Amino acid sequence: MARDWTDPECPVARALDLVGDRWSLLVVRDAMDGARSFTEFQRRTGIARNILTDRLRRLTESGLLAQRTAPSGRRREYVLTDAGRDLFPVILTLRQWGERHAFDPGESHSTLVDLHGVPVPGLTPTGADGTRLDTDTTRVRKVATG
Amino acid sequence: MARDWTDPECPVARALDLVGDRWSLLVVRDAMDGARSFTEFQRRTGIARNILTDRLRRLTESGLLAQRTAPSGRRREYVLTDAGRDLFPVILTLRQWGERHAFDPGESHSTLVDLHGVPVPGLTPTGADGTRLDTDTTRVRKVATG
DNA sequence: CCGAATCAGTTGCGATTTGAAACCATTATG
DNA sequence: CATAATGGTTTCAAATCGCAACTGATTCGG
Repeated sequence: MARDWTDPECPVARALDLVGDRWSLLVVRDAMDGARSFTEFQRRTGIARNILTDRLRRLTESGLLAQRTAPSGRRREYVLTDAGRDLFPVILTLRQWGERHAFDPGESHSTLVDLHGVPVPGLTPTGADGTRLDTDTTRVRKVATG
Repeated sequence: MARDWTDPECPVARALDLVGDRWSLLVVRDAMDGARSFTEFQRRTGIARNILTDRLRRLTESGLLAQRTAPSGRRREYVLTDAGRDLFPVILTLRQWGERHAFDPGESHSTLVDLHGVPVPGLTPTGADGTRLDTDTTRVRKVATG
């Protein structure tokens, strides 16, 4: 179907072409938190039903979700694919940024914890030699133009 | 100004309310890569000019960008704030996901490298005890309802 | 100093997307 | 069997987007 990428050689731009809208990543968030059915996604996100239909279809076409028959019965359900589950670090870093910069001190928010209930520590970019990386210590190497 | 959050207690949702659209994170990406001026952002992203105006204003109002007078002369320029620079891990994980899942094998893409030209290694979520974390080994703890 | 180019937007307008609500066919449930 | 819940689709108005033209400064070349 020859997708029409915004910026074909930038992985960030391609990722955003697939999930860079207001709702897609919230759907993925809820899928990670156990949502499986149309109604459950709708209830959790509050998204309009026609838009939800569209997003579920798109995410399925892009290979982030798959539809399979539920184990119990005849209903169908949406489950994350490996590619969808691979968005975990993206959701996690968004969460961490949100906690730090989108809440006033004192405001409470939900927290991501491991199976023992211990809050998940922050994710810090580090280089091969263990040094911390940021905007000032990295740069984008453009692909060679054929 | 009493923002009207999609899902007030979820940091992921708040983050997406601020940068969860097709263009904002591309603007941040280019700011991280050295873009400062309106025209430069427009040239790199290909975004429509009126939309760019809106995004720059929004990002500035949200405290991710700041406008300051350029060191050389009288023009004004946009620079990332600390909050904006803190999106680095988000952009990085998006880039990594894109590299893995939005390119066919053999397709070439730009790469993030450190100052020695060495590609930045992948970012892996780990718990306090060093174990790898993913969707199955974490869960969201909702905030206590008043 | 003058004209041309560049910069940083703004305006107008048609096309697309979104959101709210109503509707509908198909399972479940009491 | 009646009723409710599920998983959508349809309709329609409102908001957003994208393109292109226009404006008003600033800067550059000669």
